[in-house]
Amino acid sequence: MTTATALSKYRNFSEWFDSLLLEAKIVDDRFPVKGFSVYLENGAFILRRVRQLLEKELNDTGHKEMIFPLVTTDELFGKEAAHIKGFSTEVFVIESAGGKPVESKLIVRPTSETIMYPMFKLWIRSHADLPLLVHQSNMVYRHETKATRPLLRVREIPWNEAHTVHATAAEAEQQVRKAVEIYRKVLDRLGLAYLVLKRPDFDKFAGAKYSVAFDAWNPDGRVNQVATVHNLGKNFSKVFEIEFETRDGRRENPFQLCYGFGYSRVLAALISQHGDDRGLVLPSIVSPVQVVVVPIVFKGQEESIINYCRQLVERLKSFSVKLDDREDVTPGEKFYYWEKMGAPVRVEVGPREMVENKATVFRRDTLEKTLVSVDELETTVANMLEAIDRNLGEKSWRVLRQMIFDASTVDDVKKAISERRIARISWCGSEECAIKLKEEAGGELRGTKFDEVEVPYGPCIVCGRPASEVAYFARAY
RNA sequence: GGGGCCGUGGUCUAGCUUGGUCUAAGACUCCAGCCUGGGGCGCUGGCAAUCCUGGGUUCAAAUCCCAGCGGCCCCA
Repeated sequence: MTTATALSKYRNFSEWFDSLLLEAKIVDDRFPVKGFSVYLENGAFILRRVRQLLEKELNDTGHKEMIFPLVTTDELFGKEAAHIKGFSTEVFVIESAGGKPVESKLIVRPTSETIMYPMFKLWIRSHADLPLLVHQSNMVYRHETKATRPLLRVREIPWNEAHTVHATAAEAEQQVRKAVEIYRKVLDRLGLAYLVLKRPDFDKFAGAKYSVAFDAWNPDGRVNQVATVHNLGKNFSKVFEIEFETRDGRRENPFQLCYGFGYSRVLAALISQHGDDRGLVLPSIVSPVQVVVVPIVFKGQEESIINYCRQLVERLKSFSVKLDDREDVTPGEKFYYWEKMGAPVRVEVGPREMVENKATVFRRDTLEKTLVSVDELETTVANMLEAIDRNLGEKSWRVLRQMIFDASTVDDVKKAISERRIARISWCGSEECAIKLKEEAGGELRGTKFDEVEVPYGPCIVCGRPASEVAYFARAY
């Protein structure tokens, strides 16, 4: 049988990823509806931890958590022209109920602008009601026409969407920076590496003025869009007739933002960026088990070893610790098992450690073992968890930097894409060149760095005219 | 959107070209037990498949044909 641990994440990403999902109890994709999958215990656990991290940041920065309905109406959905155009091909529609056609069709949310904004219209009356910051974690539904992939391209999408309303354009602009900072903080805490890119104008969110996106790297060279921030300007407030009274008594449409953070794609990034050929490698903050204690028992002294382990577990109770005292499984098999599950730290204890009052500590990311005395155990583990988290982040950013290839010609880009890398190019900014490049090299123009100014190092690599920007080009999920 | 490949116990695969010997084979997993125990050990026995679904061809279909559903790959 081909197990994830027999596959290489860089050479066989798809197979490695898919088999690990099931073996490490992340998701079971065998549910018979395309694009809908079951989140198993570890997947659900990690999703919840990621969600907690994000929601804390949102709540701490003044966002109010609310719960909005799953459906909207045809009429509301159709209000913003670009928005409906962008989503109409992939919405689920409820057309019957109780065996009869419904009197008016219901649109299942592909995102909640058209559900929230009619309410914003009711809630907002004066400048004193602004800014309004709302968020909710939910599932949204998009009938993907492309091939679905577990976690990465699904039709039922677990995410958090935040929506904000502001009195001035400047304040809205400020909020874009704040949202980027919030997402950055959460992704950094998870040790993930990503590019923050301003999407080209032809690839912005349906109904936005402009869009900023977080593209995380993937071992197969594709980028994984884990989060987006959209500045909507007044596009939606005008059509949803959201108005507020200014201090001097005028009535104006406010400025709006929406931003989303994809939990399942972040989970995918955690698995694929940190994982190795033995299985998951999890940052301590999302790991269901942070420390696993494996007793190495010999016939006749089972009880004393297990008792010794229980003492160690007691010392480690400030962590999420698990004693694997299964009797019919050999220690070696337990080692492989917990490595696959991504437990950051393992404590091995047999007669050798017991007589010396020590314990062997193993760290998942570097596979190193250290022998420590019981007194130092708790501190050692605490330091090790910290070191692992730091190392995962550093490693991940190193990979991303190596993945980026400075391309000076279209052939360079072609080469980069075929080598599963991300190309960095000088670009004139025109859509024609982006399309031409896509046709010739096979990836997509993902955008330009949002948070730093990069100076083109030559003319546009496609048309040869002066370049105004440095853009990133890659295949995408 | 276009093209190609595929669907056999929980998993992976053989069988399909040339229909009958398939009452569907093997490995892994799982269950019962024994043995073992510092990296997946071994042994004995057992459970488990309307051969994706529906229709067609035929004396006879896992095998051939059509449609649907599901999955994978390449191109746009």
